[in-house]
Amino acid sequence: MKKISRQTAERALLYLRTLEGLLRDGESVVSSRQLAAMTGLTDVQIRKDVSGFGKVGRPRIGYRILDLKKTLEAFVLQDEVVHIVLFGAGNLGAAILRYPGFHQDRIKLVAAFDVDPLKVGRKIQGVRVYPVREAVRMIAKTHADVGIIAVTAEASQAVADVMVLAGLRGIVNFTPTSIRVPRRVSVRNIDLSIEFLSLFCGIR
Amino acid sequence: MKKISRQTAERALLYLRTLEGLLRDGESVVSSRQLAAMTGLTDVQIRKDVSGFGKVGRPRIGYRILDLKKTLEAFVLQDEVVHIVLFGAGNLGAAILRYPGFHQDRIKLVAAFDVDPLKVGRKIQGVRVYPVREAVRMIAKTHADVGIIAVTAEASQAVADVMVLAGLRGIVNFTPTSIRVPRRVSVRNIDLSIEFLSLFCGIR
DNA sequence: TAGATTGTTAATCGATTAACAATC
DNA sequence: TAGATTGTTAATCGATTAACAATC
Repeated sequence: MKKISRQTAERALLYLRTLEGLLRDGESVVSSRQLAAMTGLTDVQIRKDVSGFGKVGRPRIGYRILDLKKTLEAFVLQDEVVHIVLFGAGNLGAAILRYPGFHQDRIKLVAAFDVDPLKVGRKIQGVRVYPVREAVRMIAKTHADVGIIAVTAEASQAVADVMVLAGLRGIVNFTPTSIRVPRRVSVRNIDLSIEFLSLFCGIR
Repeated sequence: MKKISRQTAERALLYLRTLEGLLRDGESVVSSRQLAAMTGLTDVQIRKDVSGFGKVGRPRIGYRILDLKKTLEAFVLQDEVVHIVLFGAGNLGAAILRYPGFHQDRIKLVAAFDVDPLKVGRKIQGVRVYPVREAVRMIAKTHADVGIIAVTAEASQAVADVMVLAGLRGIVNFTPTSIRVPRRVSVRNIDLSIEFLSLFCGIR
């Protein structure tokens, strides 16, 4: 199967999001032209991307939304269900748990962890908060693949170490710090202030 | 002044973050090699980026951290102070207000807005929450440049319209929706679930 | 001086765009 | 059929990497 660059993956996910909106509006077919207008990309870019995933469109008609959605999902998530755990049930953690995009069939938030005894035992969006010391056991039990770090910057490395110990394959780090992990673990760093400030390279 | 790509801007901000950490540790000089190890990039990439901002390094010695920091800040933020307003004081909004990176000298969060009467009047991280109907007036009064959308997906377009009306030049949209604004307004869309899922293109 | 490090110019690589053929 | 739309191949563009010269 063809390798897919992060740029392409991000666009594929944007297409998916847009397709879901169209389905909610009762649409069943869409052209690359329409998709381009809705995403702010070009129709050529969309056809190029989509053709990389398989021949799914019909000349003269466009793409059947359900078909395209299925093709994209298969490619991006390889038809697997991803089990996620969250470290840190503060504001950021709660925002992540409540974020609409995290409530899809293919993504399952199975547990959250926090050091604050006041938070332990609570449920946020149906996800229970456990003490951090139960993390390794719970990760094994739930067969989680990926973990999210949404704790304070100071605690990020310690949490990362726990995640590695528990055998997670991927980490998404929302703290503005660089964490060190073995090569076999994929890391995606998301620094909100960097994402934010990068707006300014386009502002003037 | 040279144009700067978003990739370069994001790396520059990563360098800044790393330099600030080094300063806290009491360091005063750093080489591209060390910076590379800490950021996970290559030394060549760093020298290439930095040389685009000006001749600031010393062969054989490296970069004086304070000099490099000043040069980067000048380039990324053009020595201006940015005034920001936030729409939506829920979990995500609160997380943004509390995010360490948003408390730098060059970024000033001047006001937050929410429709919830329970949130109006409160202060989060020293920033007062106002009712949305006061947004246009407050934005004019505070000379805000940029706004953050951290409301529900359903309300995003309405909030964007208010922001455009108030004359903001830039919008950072944290909702998983595409907003429509006039060409003159810069928009940066940050969909946390897309950022998150894009990890999977690297995971296997 | 010798050696280490920056800075720059050229080469490579990859992603986007353009042109056009295929197809319903 | 004619026209619209997809899909592919080639051209362009930009970003990264490599090679090396400059410098303290």
